[in-house]
Amino acid sequence: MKIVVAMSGGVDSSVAAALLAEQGHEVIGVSMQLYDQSEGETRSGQSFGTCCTIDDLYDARRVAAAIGIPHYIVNFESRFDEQVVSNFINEYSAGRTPIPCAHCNADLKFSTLLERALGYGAEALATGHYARIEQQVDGSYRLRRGVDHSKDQTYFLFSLTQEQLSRAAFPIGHLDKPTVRDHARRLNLRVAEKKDSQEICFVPDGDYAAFIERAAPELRRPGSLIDQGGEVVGAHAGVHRFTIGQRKGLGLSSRDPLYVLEIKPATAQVVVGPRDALSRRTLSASQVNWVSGRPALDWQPVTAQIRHRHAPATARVRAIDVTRLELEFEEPQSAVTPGQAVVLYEGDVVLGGGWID
RNA sequence: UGGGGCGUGGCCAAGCGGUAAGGCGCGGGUCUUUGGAUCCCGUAUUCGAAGGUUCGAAUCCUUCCGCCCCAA
Repeated sequence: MKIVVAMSGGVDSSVAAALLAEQGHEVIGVSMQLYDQSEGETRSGQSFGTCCTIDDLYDARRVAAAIGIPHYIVNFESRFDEQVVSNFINEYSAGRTPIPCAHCNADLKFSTLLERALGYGAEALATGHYARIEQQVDGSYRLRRGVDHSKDQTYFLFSLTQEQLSRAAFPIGHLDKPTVRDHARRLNLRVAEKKDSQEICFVPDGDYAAFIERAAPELRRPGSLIDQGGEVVGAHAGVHRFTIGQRKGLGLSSRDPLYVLEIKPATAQVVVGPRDALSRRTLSASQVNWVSGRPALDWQPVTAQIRHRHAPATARVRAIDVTRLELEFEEPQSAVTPGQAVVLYEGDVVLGGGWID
């Protein structure tokens, strides 16, 4: 079939494209240009970001050429800015901690890019995610963790709907990372040894606070660090520099390490305290997506993750209404963070998830 | 200037004659398609200053400097 592959220039999506081509599909490689490259070019030789830098687009192009498929670059700069970057900044300014990757998947790849792919006459959009889609006997789709649990990326895909899943494909979801690299070597792909990507792709040097301050100078609002009793114990340069559970960067010394417990954007206060004060047994989430389309039963047992790479914790959920849920962990979890996602699983099947309030 | 206490790395703090623990912070690394955490490594040739005693002192003595508390 005719299928579009989102190529980031990394190993995973390159192998995804190559495997589909090998299987005889009519494959079209597409790369998204997400932000202005000029800034990156000036930083001589420094390779930053995980995808979509000039170098990555070039890698994608070369890989496409090597496996003999057409390759297009789509300019999604403004779209990316509206859907991902602005959300990123708004969340931080509200004292929350965003997940740009999840928004990028939901609001860009599997929306705008998917539409574009269909426009090309393709039946589906494939990506290099470590995740699996399975069609059930009744025709519905299930989203499952990638076989390689250590690389599983379903946490970032919890908001996919039946409609989106019906048009998505994850060609490497049934492989583990070493095998993917083996394929890359076998196919002589130039990116075979390219290192795994991480960090926020649009933040050049990993200094996301500086990025935010550049984009929104007004967020540079000094404030106080206070303890649980309300006593001022220090000062900070802006609430966007903090996230719940953060330890480094407080600049405070005490007998035991201090962690960020709460962020109060209205008063620019950041509450700090001991690690054990981070434990929470319950949470609620909004903008919930139930992959199957059907909300959980009342207090349905699940395992839940409150961050990528968080060991799934057993819990019970119940839908409060169509878009919200509440959840209770069997054991208290540390640093439940507003803005992060809670993703619910039954085994390795994604039931759904939402954004933590 | 009567009495008492104290000055050890950015902060806190062991050590009390044998050649500078530890914690916090900070820096680096690991991990990771978010942020954060965890884990690992690093972080005082020097102990307020100057002399002296000693084979040897941050540890003993002297003086000076600077803090703090009580009494006035």
